[in-house]
Amino acid sequence: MAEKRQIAIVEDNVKIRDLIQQFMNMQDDMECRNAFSSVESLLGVMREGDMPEIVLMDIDLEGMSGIDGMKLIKSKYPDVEIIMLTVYHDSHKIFNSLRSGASGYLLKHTSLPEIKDAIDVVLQGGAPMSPQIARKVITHFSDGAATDEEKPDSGLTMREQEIVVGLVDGLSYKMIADRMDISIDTVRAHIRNIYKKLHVNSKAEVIAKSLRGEI
Amino acid sequence: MAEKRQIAIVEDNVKIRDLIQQFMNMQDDMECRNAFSSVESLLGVMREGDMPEIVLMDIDLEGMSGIDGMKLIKSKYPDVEIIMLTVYHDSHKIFNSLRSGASGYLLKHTSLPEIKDAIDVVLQGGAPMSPQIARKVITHFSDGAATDEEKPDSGLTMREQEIVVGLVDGLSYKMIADRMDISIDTVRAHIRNIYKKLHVNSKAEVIAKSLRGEI
DNA sequence: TCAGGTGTAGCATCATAATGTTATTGTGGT
DNA sequence: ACCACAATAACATTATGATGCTACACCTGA
Repeated sequence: MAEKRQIAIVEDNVKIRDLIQQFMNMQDDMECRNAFSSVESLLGVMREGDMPEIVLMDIDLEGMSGIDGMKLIKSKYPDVEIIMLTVYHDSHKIFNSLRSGASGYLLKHTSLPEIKDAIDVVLQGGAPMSPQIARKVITHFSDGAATDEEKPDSGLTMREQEIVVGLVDGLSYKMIADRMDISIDTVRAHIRNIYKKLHVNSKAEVIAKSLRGEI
Repeated sequence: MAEKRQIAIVEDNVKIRDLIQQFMNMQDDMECRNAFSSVESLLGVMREGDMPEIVLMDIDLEGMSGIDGMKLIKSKYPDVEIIMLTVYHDSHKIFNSLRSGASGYLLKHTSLPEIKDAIDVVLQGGAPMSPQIARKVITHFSDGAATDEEKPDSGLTMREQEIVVGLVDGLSYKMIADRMDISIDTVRAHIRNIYKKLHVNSKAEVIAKSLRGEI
């Protein structure tokens, strides 16, 4: 028991953060020296040789989101285990987290002892998941098999899809117009329709959606 | 509590089967009238109006396998929840089960009370999973998207990478500035540097590069 | 035949992005 | 001590994008 497991917390609600930190420090096998309200702050103190083994990460943070933060931390320090802590049931957030390398995903109503259990589970090589989350994950699996290679099909027409390809290629309206041999105003018109159908309002979002396979 | 939840069991080890059945029948909110050693036997008694809500299904059965059995039951009665019960850690069996519609996946060392908990979880819309199983599922997810494992490392600094994350999220300069709590002109400055380093000259190209893993 | 979607196009206007220039501060390396 | 560079910030200008409104030709299904 010479070495306690180092836990870090990123949570912008001070009461919750302090509560978890105090609880951690009451355990004789783990210790939480680093508790911050932002990913940026945590990254500021993380360096080789003094690395938390596990980070409890809130998703809904001011500044960088917990998901983006996790991606950053995972890319710099792949061995750090990250458990997402959130109030959201939102599927997209869940899959985004898991796909990006989260080691577990707990809903916030989870009790302190359950959080400790979750940490133990991660340290033993398991992955803690609230049952509701697990359900969504499984449903996701089932859907994948039921439709067998799903095609989101946002209802874009041929022409609109060609425009999207142009956007993904990083082209300007003018360049797309030239490539498709239509006027720039027609490109605008198509893009307006695409935005409506996809419920977005910038090139950036269209490109992101497309490259994520959501179109 | 007029209606007890109907549980069915398919398990070819008589001792285990009887044990689980007796335990179920000791609960005051659930009842197990149907316990068989094969999927075929269970299907023989399943009919509209007298349907178990949940089936505990062993994977390693004589005759039809538990996985095939589950597929069959799910195709005939999609509303029946099936929890797989097995000694196998084998990834292939796990994913096959989940993909085919299993509601949960428990390892056999699970204690009787834990099995009851698992059933409760399913009835509440969750999905029970042994932590080891959850870990495999998550690893599967990560493998799917994080296939690269390569960091091209375009020489972007931490701060610049954060900016890129913002761009990928479809944010405007203003939104990035707010999120990072810096001025919009600083965002511009960073983006100028990013463009130079990546040899691009639009948000669109940065987003595309990033999502293609070229950063 | 008529309504509705698609593809085309123009005009106008405001918002945002891209780029040039300059400057201060702090930090790490030589 | 000095240099390079990261991070911050301001100001200015031009380019591009986002969006509202209008219009017309073409098809297709009700």
